[in-house]
Amino acid sequence: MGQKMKDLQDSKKIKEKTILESALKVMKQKGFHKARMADIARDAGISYGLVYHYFGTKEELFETIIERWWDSLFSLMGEIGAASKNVQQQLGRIILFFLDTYQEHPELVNIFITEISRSTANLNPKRLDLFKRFIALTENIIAGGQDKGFLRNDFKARYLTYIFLGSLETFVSAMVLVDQKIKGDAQKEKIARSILEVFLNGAKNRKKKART
Amino acid sequence: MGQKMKDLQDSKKIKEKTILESALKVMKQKGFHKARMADIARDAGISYGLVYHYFGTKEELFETIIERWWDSLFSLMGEIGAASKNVQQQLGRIILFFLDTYQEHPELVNIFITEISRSTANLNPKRLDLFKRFIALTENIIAGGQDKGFLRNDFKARYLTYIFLGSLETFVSAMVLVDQKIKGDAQKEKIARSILEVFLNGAKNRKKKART
Amino acid sequence: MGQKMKDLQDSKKIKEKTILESALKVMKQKGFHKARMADIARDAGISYGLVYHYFGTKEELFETIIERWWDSLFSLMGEIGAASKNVQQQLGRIILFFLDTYQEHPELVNIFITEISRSTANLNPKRLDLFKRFIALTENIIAGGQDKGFLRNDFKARYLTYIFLGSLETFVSAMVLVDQKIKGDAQKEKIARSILEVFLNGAKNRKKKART
Amino acid sequence: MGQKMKDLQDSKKIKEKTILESALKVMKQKGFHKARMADIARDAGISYGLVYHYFGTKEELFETIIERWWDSLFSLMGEIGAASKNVQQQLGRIILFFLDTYQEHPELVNIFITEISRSTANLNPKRLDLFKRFIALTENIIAGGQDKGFLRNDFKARYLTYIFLGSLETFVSAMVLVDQKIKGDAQKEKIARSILEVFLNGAKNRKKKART
DNA sequence: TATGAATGAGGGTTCATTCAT
DNA sequence: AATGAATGAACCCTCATTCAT
Repeated sequence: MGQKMKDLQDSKKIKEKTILESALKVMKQKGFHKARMADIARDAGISYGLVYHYFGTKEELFETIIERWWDSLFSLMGEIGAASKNVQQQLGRIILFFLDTYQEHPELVNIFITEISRSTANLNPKRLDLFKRFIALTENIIAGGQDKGFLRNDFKARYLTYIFLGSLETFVSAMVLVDQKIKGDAQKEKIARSILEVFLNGAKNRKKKART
Repeated sequence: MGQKMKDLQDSKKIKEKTILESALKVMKQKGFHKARMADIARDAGISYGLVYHYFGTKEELFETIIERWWDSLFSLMGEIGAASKNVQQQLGRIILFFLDTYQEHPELVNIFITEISRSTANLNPKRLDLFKRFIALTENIIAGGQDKGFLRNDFKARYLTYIFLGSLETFVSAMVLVDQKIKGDAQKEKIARSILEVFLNGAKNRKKKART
Repeated sequence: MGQKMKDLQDSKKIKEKTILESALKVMKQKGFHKARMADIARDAGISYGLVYHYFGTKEELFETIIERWWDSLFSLMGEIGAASKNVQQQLGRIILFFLDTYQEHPELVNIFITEISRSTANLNPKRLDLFKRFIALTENIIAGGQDKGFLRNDFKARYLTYIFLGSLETFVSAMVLVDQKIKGDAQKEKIARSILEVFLNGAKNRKKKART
Repeated sequence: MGQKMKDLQDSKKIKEKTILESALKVMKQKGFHKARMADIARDAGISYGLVYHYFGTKEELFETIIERWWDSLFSLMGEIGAASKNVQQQLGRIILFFLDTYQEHPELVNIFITEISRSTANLNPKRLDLFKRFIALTENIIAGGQDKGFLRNDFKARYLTYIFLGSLETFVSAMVLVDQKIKGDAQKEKIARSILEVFLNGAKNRKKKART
C-alpha cells in the first residue's frame, strides 16, 4: 500500500472518529431521538451531507456506536475468560472496564445505559441477543464462583448477576446523572473496591454487634 | 354537589385515566419520542383532539405521568419515615413498592427508568431535584442503619444507597426487558427477600470455607 | 305579546349584544382571524356552545357586525340626503358620524377599517357593492357641490371623494393606532372642522405671501 | 470571490426573490393569516420545505417583506431630505413613490396597508416605531413648509400630515380595492398632481362664486 | 470528498363546529 | 337556553435523506 493511500485511509479514519465523537456528544445533550444529523455535523465541523458519505443513515451511525461498545465489551469478556483468575478478580475487571469507559467517554456510557439498555423500543432481537450474551457471560463467572463454593448457592446465579450488574450500573449512571468526574486512578480503585466489597460481603456491619 | 355533577366528574376522571393508560402503553411500545398523540388517542378509542382537551400538550401529558409516579413514591417514603420500623423493614418496603408498581404497571416502571431516570435530555432542574430528594430520603434510611450499627460504617451512606437502589432497579428493569411477569405474591416476596439478603449479607458464601 | 315573552326577548337581545361587544373587543385585540370563538365566549362570560345558539357560525357573527355598521352608515346617508343642507354641512355630518362611532366603539371603527375595508380576501361581491354604494352616495354629495359651483370642477367627483374619505379615514385610524381618545365634544368639533377646512381650502397658506 | 460563488449567491438571491413575490401574491389573494406556506411554495414552484430553508418561519417571511418595504421607504425619505427641494416637490416625491410601488407591486401596497398599517394585532412596538418615524419624517417636511410660510399655520403640522397621508393612502387603496391599474406614466402624473393640488389648494372652487 | 439546496413524509397543535345532556 | 366534551380538517414546522454541483 502506497504512502498516499495510507494517508488517505488515515484521514478517513480520523474523520469517522470525529463524527462518532460528535454524535456521542450531541446524543448525550439531546438524547438520541432529538439529536439531529445537522447538529452532529455542525459539531464535527463538516456539512451534514458528508455524514451520509461516511455513515449511510442516522440509524447506521447509531448502530456503529453500539457495535463498537459491544466489541470492546466482548473483547474484555474474552480476555477475562482466557485468564483463569479467581471470581473476585474477574468481577473486578468488569467493574474497572465500566469505570474506565466512563472516565474516557462519559457520553458513551450514558447513551448505552439510557438509550440502549433500557428502551424496549430500541431493542430489536439482535440487540437483545447481545444483551443476553453479555449477561450469560457474567452469569458464567458468577456460577463459576458458586461452583467453587466462593459465592453463595442459595440464590440463582442469574439473580446474583442482576444484583451485581445493577450495583455497578447504578453507580456509573448516578455519576453520569450528577456529572461527577472520577478524579484519578486512586478514586477509581476505591470505588471499584467498594462495589465489589458490598456485593461480596453485604452492607451489614460484621464488626460490632448490631443493635437492631 | 349534585349527583349529576359527581357523575360528570367521575366520567372525566375515568377518561383521564384511560388516556394516561393508553399513553403508558404506547410509550412503552415506541418510546416517548416516537409515541404519537394519534396513537395514544386511537388506543384510548377517542379522537386526538380530545387528548388536547384533557392535557394541553404531549409534554404536559408526559409530565402528568411523571408527577403521579413521584407522588406515589414520596407518599410511600413519607409512610416509611412515619412508621419507625427498623432499617431492614424500611428497605423491604421500598423494594416491594417497586415490585408492586411493576406488577400493576410494568410500562410505568419501564418509562420511568428508561425515559426519565436516565436521559439527561429529560432531566430539567425540577426533575433532578425530585431525584436527589428521593436519593436523599433513601440515604437517610441507610445512614440511620449505620448509626444504629446495623449497617457497615466503612463506606459512605451515599455509596451504599447507590448499590441498594442499583440492585433493585436492575432487577426490575431486567424483568421489564425480558418481559417477565411476576407470578403471584409468593414469587414477589421471594425476589424481595433475595435482593435484601444479598444487599445485607453479600454474595459471598458464609457457610462453607471458600476454596478460592 | 305577554310580559314574559317580552322579557325573554329582551334577555335574548341583551345576550346578543353582549356577544357582539365581546366579539368586537376580542377582534380588536387579536385581529379577526386570530379571534377564537372560545375567546369571545369567555369574554362574554358564557360557554362557546351558546355563541352558536345565537349566531350560527363565526362568519355569521362577523357578518352581523358588518351589517349593523352598514345599516347605521346608510341610515345616516339617508338622513343627510333627505335634509337638503349645503355640501359643507353634509360632509361635516359624515365626518362627525365617523368620529362619533369611534368615540363610542373604537373597536368597531378599527375592525371596519382594518379587516373589512382593506382586505380583498374579505371582499365578496356583496360587500364590494356596499362599499361602492357608500362611495357613490358620497360622490353624489361631492358632485352636488360641484354642480352648485361650490366645489372645483377641474377634478372628477370620484377623485375628490377619495381624497375626502381618505383624509377622514386616516385621521380616525391614526387615532385608533395610537389609541388616542377623543376628549370631549369640543375636541371632536375641532377635529371635524380641521378636516373639513383643509379639504375645502387646502393646506396652503392664503394669508401671507408664501416664500416658496 | 470566484465566479462560481457569485453565481451561487445570485441563484440564492433569485430564489429568495421568487419566494417573496409568491408570498406577496398569495397573501394578497387570501390575506396574511389565510396564506398557507404550502400555497406560497406551490406558487413559487418549490417544495414548502425549501421556504423554511430560506426563511425560518412564516412570521420571518412576513417580517422580511415588511422590512424591505420600510427600507425602500426610508431610503426615499433620506433622499428627499438630502435634496433641499421645496415642500411641493418633496410631497410630490412621496406621492410618486407610493404610486410607483403600487404600479410595480400592487400586492405589496395592499398588504402593507391592509395587514400592517391597520392591524393593532400586528403592531408590535418595533413596528409602531417605524410608523411613527415615517410620520415624523413627513411631519418634518410639512412643518418646514409651515415655517417658510408656504403652508397654513393655523393647524398643527401633525394634523396636516394625517390629512396628506390619508388622501394619498386612500387613493392608492381605493385603486387596490377595485383593482384599477394605473395606465401609463401620464395617468400617474395626473393622479399625483390631483392629490397634491387638492391637498394644497383645497376642494373649494376658487374661480367662480359658489352659489351656496 | 464535500457542500448545502431541495424534498416531503411525519407529527404536534389549533380551533370551528357538532351534539349529547 | 346552556354547557363543554368530542371531532377532525387544516396547517405549521422538523428533519432524515437525496442529489446536483
